[in-house]
Amino acid sequence: MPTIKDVARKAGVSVSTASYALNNVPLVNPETRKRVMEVAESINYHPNASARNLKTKRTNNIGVFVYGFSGPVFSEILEGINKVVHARHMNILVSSGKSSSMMLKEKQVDAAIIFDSSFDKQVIVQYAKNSPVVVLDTFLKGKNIYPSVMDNDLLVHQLIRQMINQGYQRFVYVSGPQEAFNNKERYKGYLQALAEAGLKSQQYFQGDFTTPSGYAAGKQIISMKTRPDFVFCANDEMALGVMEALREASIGVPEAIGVAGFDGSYLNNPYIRPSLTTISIDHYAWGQTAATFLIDALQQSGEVKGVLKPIGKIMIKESTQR
Amino acid sequence: MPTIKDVARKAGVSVSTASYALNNVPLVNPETRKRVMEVAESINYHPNASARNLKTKRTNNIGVFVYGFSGPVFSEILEGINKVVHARHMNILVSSGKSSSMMLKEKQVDAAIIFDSSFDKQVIVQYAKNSPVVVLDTFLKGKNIYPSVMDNDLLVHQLIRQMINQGYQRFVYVSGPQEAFNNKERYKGYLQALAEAGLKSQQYFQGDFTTPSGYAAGKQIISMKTRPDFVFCANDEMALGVMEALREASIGVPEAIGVAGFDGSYLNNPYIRPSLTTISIDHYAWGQTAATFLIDALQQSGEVKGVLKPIGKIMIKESTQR
DNA sequence: CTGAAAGCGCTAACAC
DNA sequence: GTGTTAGCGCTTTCAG
Repeated sequence: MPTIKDVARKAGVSVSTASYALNNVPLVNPETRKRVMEVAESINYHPNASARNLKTKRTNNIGVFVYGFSGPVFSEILEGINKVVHARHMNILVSSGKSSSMMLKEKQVDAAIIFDSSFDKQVIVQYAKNSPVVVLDTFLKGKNIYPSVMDNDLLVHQLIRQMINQGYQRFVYVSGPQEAFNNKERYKGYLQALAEAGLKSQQYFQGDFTTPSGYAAGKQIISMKTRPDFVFCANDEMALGVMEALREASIGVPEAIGVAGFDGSYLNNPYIRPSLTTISIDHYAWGQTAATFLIDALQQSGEVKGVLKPIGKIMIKESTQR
Repeated sequence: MPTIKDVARKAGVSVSTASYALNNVPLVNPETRKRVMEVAESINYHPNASARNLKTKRTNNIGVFVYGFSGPVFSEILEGINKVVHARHMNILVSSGKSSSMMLKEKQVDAAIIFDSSFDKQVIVQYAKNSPVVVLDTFLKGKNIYPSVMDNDLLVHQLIRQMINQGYQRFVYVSGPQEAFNNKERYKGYLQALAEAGLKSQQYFQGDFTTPSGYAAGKQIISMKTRPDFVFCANDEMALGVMEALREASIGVPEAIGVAGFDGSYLNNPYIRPSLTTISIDHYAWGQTAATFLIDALQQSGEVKGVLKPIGKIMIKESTQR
């Protein structure tokens, strides 16, 4: 691997001049620069990132740490982040699991977006002492920490109230992972809306945000002595599972039971029938907002303006037509 | 940020001893090590990755470079890779777009898995002079380059032949991006199977592997003067779009038209009706295989055994019952 | 405009 | 077992 020394030698200049030329520092003579560039090109020179990062104390990398790589929500957010990060001439670096903590601690990234409620809070707080962090869908306080949280409870609250007004009365909840922040908030909104109407939740089914877990919940719902007339699912994937279980049992949706989800993942997917009532989040925009905010924070390294909250919109579809 | 010097000073030892202790080099006195570790812990010391990488010329990072972050195929492969990489105590680092090339050139990763047929081949070949690279679903020759390609053409060939035997006669093809390697191979297999049976492809519809593009193709198919009785789609997502378009026009699948896809992405998703005939690839296993192979190559830095080809399996489902 | 040289934080000979 | 030290490849003062 050629180093900057090789470039300097072959171009007949010192390393510092080579460095200036390579980095487009204006004070170098255009002819010299040209020569250096040509040599670099010819020997296929590329700066060593580790050396540069060590010296400059910056990596130009934005870390994105996620819980897993599956699901439409994750994909859309990531695409949004990716777009902005590239436009700002930085690199995106996605990781998952415990490598993520390592990368933060060892400073492989200049700033981070964390979308993983299981991520060690201590590590985040520590890292954020020196670098900005945007935390998606988790509340966390601290210097340089910017949580971006949607109104989970409020949105669910509104949806449920609307459903009550439509005449639904016997509600059950299909839950995401118990610890998940957004799941807890959604459950809270659900319970509160019912309470305000003098209703009680008939049952709580434990799921994990996947379609199969929704399907399993659906099976249980079918076997209930008194079936509910409305199933609220903490996300859309589980709602699909529930609907499938009901279909197999020939229980009509929405005639017999209304079903709703959260996220809006399938709004554009016409093959979902009946179309699913949901709370739609523009995840792509969310990713863009988060990344823009983060990079602004990094570059101004001071106060950042703008609100970071993703907007949710209730979308009433066929699955709750009553 | 504390450095190893700080640790050494506070522990009353030299930096080399501190380094040995922190890296579990056996020849250091257990008591000394303990003291060093405690100091490190107490001041929240973490080694600087850039410095370590610069010195050791290794990063412990496996790069995974993808075309985009969307879709089930991508997710599953990534989960498979992630599992193996973690088990082998390395870090996974996913990136997309032109950052990817940069990361390769600047040596931010020790080895790479590339799943992006638009990736600059030159860059790969250059990088692979010193580090192993596994290329998914693209043929590429060169030192240290290990392509992992499924039998796209053969599998499609078999499926189409089977469909011909079932009595289908008027075939159309819904294509992925024209340049995509796997798409081209699949088309080749499709054409050949038809040719061998003395049949001709009635039409070729340009798509891009997304459901909406399949839907658009479906609309066109409906308006054909002589409709096909079989639609082969280069992947499952497009097949869903086609089926939806047909459903909206009340054209029965499989009664009037058979539909098949590729990937097996929806085999476990019961809400797809009719269930889709497809060529199933175990992407999770594929990711695992690729990662295992790559890390072996990296560590033995020599010959690596084992076959790297993902296995495909034809799955006849409801969408082609004739 | 260009060069000499210090030093980022770490590892690994080598010497004791 | 532990300490001294060179040096990884680069940027950036500081001199000239």
